[in-house]
Amino acid sequence: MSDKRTRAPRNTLNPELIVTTALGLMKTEGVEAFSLRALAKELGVGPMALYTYFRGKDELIDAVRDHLFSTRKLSSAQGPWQQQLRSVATGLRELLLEHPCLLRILASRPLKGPETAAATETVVRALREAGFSKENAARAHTSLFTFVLGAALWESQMNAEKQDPEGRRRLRATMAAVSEVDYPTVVDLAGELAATSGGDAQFEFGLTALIMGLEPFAG
Amino acid sequence: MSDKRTRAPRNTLNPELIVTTALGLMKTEGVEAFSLRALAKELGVGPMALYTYFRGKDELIDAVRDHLFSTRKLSSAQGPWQQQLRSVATGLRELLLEHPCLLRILASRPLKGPETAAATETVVRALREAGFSKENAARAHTSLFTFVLGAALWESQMNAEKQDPEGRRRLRATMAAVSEVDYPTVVDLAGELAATSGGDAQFEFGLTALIMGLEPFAG
DNA sequence: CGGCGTACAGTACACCGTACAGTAGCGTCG
DNA sequence: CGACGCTACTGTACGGTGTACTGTACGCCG
Repeated sequence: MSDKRTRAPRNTLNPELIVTTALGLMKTEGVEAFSLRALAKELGVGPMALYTYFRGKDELIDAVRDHLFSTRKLSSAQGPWQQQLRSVATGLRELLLEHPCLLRILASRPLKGPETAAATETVVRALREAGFSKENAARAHTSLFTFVLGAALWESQMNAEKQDPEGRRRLRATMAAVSEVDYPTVVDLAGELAATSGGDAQFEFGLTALIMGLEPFAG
Repeated sequence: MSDKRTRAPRNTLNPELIVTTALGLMKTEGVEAFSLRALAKELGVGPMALYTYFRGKDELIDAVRDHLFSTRKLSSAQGPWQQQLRSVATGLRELLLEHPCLLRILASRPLKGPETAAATETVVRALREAGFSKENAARAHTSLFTFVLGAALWESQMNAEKQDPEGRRRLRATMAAVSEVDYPTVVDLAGELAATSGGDAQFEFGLTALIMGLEPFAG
């Protein structure tokens, strides 16, 4: 098109389109590589056009986070309280692993909005109905949430590291660098430690332990 | 440091000085604000001077991480295995909370080096001596580590948010935005949830639960 | 004392987020 | 139907980033 006298029509941009495009870009390029300029180019507009809908990059990223939380219902749980906790925790982990960028977002900024209120409600209500005191219910909820966050964060990083050959080489080098004299048990368990750095079974193990440890607090 | 005057550096620049200065800058300005140019200015040199000691920013940050891990001994634990796990976990949490930048570093890149081998050795040996199978010992270790990571990450973010008045306002606004009709339990526990978002007691609660949940796996 | 390797300085480039000012398409109204 | 104003967009610019490449002078060794 040699003549580009017309600029982009006025209607082509809206918050939802921006957010979903941003999300796509984050998935393909990685969160750290994501930039407003790249997003604008992808949308066929100038970088400043985005400022009509978001005050800046931070607000856009918050919107992406909220969007991701809104895509999955984490609160449909039933059965005994242990099973409800499992269900919510598993759902949250799946969401986080499916969208590593969400993990990075959560790790870099506090969770401001009430996006997770539904999940929190499910967990906390189950705990209260199981006889947990108010305080213990709150503590148990926070423990569960932070456990899932940490586990997913670690798992995601390990997955990323295992993907490219360079990362695999580095992992192997790390393992080889551990002195057998100083750390015999670590060396002995090297295989197990590497194997359990991620995966459903690892998560299930920790989740089960945590929930079992919560049981004495039920009334 | 009488290192035998082998070859005195041309000026007062060396890796250790760079790393500690970088760490100081991260603590005062925040990790995200940290830049090579600011570090160079602080050291009174040009930005490029740093490249004679580190290949780039990433390598420097890795060095900061390694330095931080080397400053604290996490492995001096004794007593029953539960207590040893508590000791290592508590030490790690303290280290992470004392240096929020370390938390951000861990959250943004995989743990490559064997810096934590000593802590891992302590945990894994205690578990093995308690009768854990190889696989379960590895799983328990990973669960413990990721729990501490997630808890410290969350706690650190909440602390940061609570520090400036703007953050406190946002937290209160978030709580107020939760619908009492949809999420009655959350609203009922609002005070407890806010109070338990961090602090030693919250961490102890989760840690105790996790370790108790691990006990059935002891032989 | 002369030469040389290297620890620094300087410049430059591509990219970033975003402040500010200008312009043109669209809805609205006379 | 024509004109106007709002506002969604564009363009330009500024100060910042990491870092590649090139230049320079210091301090050690022969």
